[in-house]
Order: sequence, then structure tokens, then C-alpha cells
Amino acid sequence: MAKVDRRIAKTQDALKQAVIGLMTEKKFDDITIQDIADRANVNRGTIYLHYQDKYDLLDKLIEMHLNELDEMGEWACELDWTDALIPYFEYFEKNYLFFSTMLASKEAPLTFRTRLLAAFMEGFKGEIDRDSGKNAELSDDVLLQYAGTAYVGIIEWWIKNGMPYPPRDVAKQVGTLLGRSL
Amino acid sequence: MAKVDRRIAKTQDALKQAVIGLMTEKKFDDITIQDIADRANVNRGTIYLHYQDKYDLLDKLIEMHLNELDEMGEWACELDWTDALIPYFEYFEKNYLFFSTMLASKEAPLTFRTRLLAAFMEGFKGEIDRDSGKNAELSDDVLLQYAGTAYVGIIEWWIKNGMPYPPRDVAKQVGTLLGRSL
DNA sequence: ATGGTTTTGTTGATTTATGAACAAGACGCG
DNA sequence: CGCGTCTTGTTCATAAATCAACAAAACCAT
Repeated sequence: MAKVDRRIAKTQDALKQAVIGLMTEKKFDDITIQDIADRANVNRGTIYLHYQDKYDLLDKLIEMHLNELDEMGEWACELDWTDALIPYFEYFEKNYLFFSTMLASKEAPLTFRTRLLAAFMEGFKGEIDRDSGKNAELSDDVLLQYAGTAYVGIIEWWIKNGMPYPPRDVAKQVGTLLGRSL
Repeated sequence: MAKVDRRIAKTQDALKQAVIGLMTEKKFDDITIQDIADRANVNRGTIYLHYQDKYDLLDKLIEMHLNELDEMGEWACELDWTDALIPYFEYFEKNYLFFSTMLASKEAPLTFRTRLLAAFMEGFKGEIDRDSGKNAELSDDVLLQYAGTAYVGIIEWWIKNGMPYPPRDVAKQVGTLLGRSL
């Protein structure tokens, strides 16, 4: 990964933080470019050096998290199911503000929830047990859809309810259930 | 006040925060320019665009706070003694990390405590009651030194003991006592 | 002391961010 | 509808920050 200029990282980070913060206060469509610039303490014009418009910014923000999530997937696949999900839930916890905002907001363009589901289903593809024969009579479609929605559903519930269990605990339970399903 | 460029404000702020943070972890002399740059997430060379060296940086940091303190003094002099100190103690609270670090560190060049005392004594000069005659037989020297060290002493105690009373409460009590002294 | 390593200041070429200004759109309200 | 105001996207010249490289100090263990 070519190391990016410090300034770029800083302003993009500030902008993303600003958007997340503002989304907790008002609807995305009510947020103005100037709002974002002010909150990020950045010149309004600077935003256009990095993004097309606020929708593009939100899009990139979402994309960033989805990318980080499936980068985690690559080294997590070496663990068994009970432990594999721990880093994920720790990630959700660390970025609580982002996920709760995104899962809450109805107007998040291209609905975040949908993209999250797609990403997880993609990630699950390689994890289906085709050896033991326990899934012989089940088709990929059904399996992925089942496990994917279940996973997203649990995350949604956990986040919206203020993370009632520590990451490790939910992760282990969900890991067990996912292991059974796939 | 000529408005400074956003970038300048940001890097200077980051640098000052970095110094404060680092001073809680190690002695000032052990802090390297690179440490500061790293913590502030700024290029090492950038530091030299603003300061001579780390001592200059620390100096400017102190100066900044002393300036803000005596700017507060100007509009605070319209209040009576019981209320006049409230904004000060709120300021100490807000910048708790700075003051506790500064008052603790023995090696703070030019000893912060001394500069603080000088600033307060200077500020008290105009507040001595020369009308009622109650101070007729007292000389400025004695009065200023007495009140000044008392004030600094209280602040030191309050900060070092983790601010055992809310700012308002200490401020009022100290205000009363200072009023009697001057 | 001495040789190796770290830290310090400085430099120069380059990239990014800034502020201010502008025209064109969108918005709301009387 | 039309008018004023706010928002958008873009431009330009300029200022600040970056990275990499360098020589000189300062530091430290042998």
C-alpha cells in the first residue's frame, strides 16, 4: 500500500469523522458541505479535492469500513468459528458511532445494510462446508442468504441495543451458530 | 486579532497537545523532537517552521496560557471578588492536564510556577484597595507577594489533589479571601 | 578517547490546503 | 410568480506542510 501523504490522510479522516458526527445530529440530506467543512475544520473547497460531493464522501466512508472488514476476513479464516468473529465485534465496538448511525439512518443512500449483507455473503462463500456432506441437500443461495441475514440481524440488534454483551461474548455465540449453519 | 491560517493553528495546536501529552509520560529533557512530531502527526521539519527548538515550543505553550489568563482578567475586573475568579478556575479545570503537568514537573525551564506568580502579581496591582485606608500601613510589595503566593498555592493544591471541589466553589472561597487581603 | 548510532537543524523540490471570489442552482417566502 | 438568500461547484494565486536528504552535534558504550 503506497503510503499516502500525511495531509491527505488527516483531512480525509477529519472529513469522515465530521460526517459521522453530523449524522447523529441531523438527516444526511440536511447536512451541508459547509457543515462538514466547519466540523472538520477544513476549507470548503478542500472537500472537492477529495470527493465529488457529500454523497461520494459518504460512499467512500462506507467503502472504507467494508474494505477493512474483509481484510480482517483473510487472516480470521485460520481460526475456528468460535473465535473467528471476535475481531469483527471488536471492530464494531470501536466504530460504534459509525455503525449505529448507519444502521439507524433510513436515508443512507444505497442503504448501508444492503451493502453490509452483500459483503458478508461474499465472505461466507468460501466457508461453506461441502466436505462433510451435512449441507448436501442445501443450495448456496439459501445457505448464504440465511447465514448472511442472520449475521447482519444480530449485529443490528447488538448495536441498536447499546451492545448489551461484551464483544467477545456475542462473537463466540454468533460464531457457534454460524458454524452450525454453514 | 489577525486571523491565522487554519493550517498554522492546527499544527501548532497539535504540537502543543503533543508536548503536554508526552510530558505526562517522561521528563521534558527526554522528549525528542521526533517524539513530538510523531505524536502530533506532523513532519519533523514542520516543527522548525514554527519554533526554534523544543524549549521554544514549551515556552510558547506556557506563554499562550499566561496570555489567555490575563485577557480574562480584563473583563473579570468588573465583577466583585466572589465571582471574579470563577472563570479562572473553570479555565484551570478545562486545561487540567496542562496545569497539573506544569506544576508537577520540576524541570520545566524557567519554572512555570514562577512565571505564573509573576503574572498574577502583575494582575493584582490594579486591584489593591487604596481608598478605604484599610491597607494604609501596608506596602505594595508585601501585599502582592502575600496574595500572589497564596493564590498560586491554592491553585497548586487544588490541581494536585485532583480538584476536590468544583471550580465555582473554590473560586468563591478564594475570591473572598483575596478580597480581604487586597 | 573513539567509533557507531541517534538526534538535530537545514535545505530544496513538490504536493496539498487555503482563502477569496465567482457564476449558477436550489430554496423559501411573501 | 419573482426576489433575496443560501448552497454548490470551480477557479486562481499564495501559503503551508511534506518527504527525503544532508552535515553537524550530541550521546553512549566500549
